[in-house]
Amino acid sequence: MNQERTFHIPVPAPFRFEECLWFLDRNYDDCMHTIQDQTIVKALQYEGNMILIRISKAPDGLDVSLLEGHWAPAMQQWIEAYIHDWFDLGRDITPFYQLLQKQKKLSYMTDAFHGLRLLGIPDLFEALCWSIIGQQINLSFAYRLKRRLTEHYGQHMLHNGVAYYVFPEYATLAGADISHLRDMQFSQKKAEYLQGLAAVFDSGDLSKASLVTMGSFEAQQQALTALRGIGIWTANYALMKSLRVAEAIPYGDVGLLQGLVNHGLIKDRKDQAGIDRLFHKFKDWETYLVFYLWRSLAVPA
DNA sequence: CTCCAGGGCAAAT
DNA sequence: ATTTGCCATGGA
Repeated sequence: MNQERTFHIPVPAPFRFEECLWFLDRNYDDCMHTIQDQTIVKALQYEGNMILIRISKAPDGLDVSLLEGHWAPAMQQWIEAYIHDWFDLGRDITPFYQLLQKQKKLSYMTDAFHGLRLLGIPDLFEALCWSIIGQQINLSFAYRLKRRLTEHYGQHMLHNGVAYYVFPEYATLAGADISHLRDMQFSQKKAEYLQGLAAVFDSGDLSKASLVTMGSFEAQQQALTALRGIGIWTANYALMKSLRVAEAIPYGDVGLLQGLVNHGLIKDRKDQAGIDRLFHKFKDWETYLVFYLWRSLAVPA
């Protein structure tokens, strides 16, 4: 083992480590990170090599330690950029809180969920795969499917005898056997969607960079929904989590609808006009509202 | 047993 | 143009 390196990342207020930790540790068996003693342990790929980091709460920010992997001069900056993206640290969310304060039924959130950041999925391929996996099935089963996929096709590194994985690369999944995915209990359709998506990434026809270049939300959404297995919900979920497009509302999301009904914000799940009216008031902060409504589902009614 | 989960697609009205 | 059946599994 190499010498452990630690560095500090400052965070902008409002930020609360425990609220972010809630999202990352919701009783689901997520194989993309582990929570140990109120710290986050996650494997990453830096220039093709596996590294393992630990993120913990520190005064005025976060402390990040390199647990495994060879330290490189530019690595700290790279990790810092990754965490900035993941935790959405480059954003001033006080305008969102001002909008929440204007809504009688939502104003409690600025205290109750104070400092919660929209936790993202920086890698677009992973975000899309995850949103396809999560279609229509309960989350615990979805996490189980993701774990099987990752533990078979993803790279890992050992730390104290425990394996830590990164999500499979598209080049690997492009060559995956449909029948093998079926054995992992993916439906025939989802197996085809995942492999097809991996092939599109592998061909170079789609990348996060190319999508960013498109600029307009409509063009990005159109490019994604043109692919098999990606509808409005999946496209917007990925744009929300990876490209952080504020207006990429995952329409039809059952959790979102439940949150809206719970707060008495819409008459019923088909009240599209009510949904549009509410989100219009949260211009530029639509997906933050979605995320906070998801957060509210974990609070006993 | 039935219903439905962080939907999407294709076939049938 | 809009609705319906289907997928896969498991928890409620």
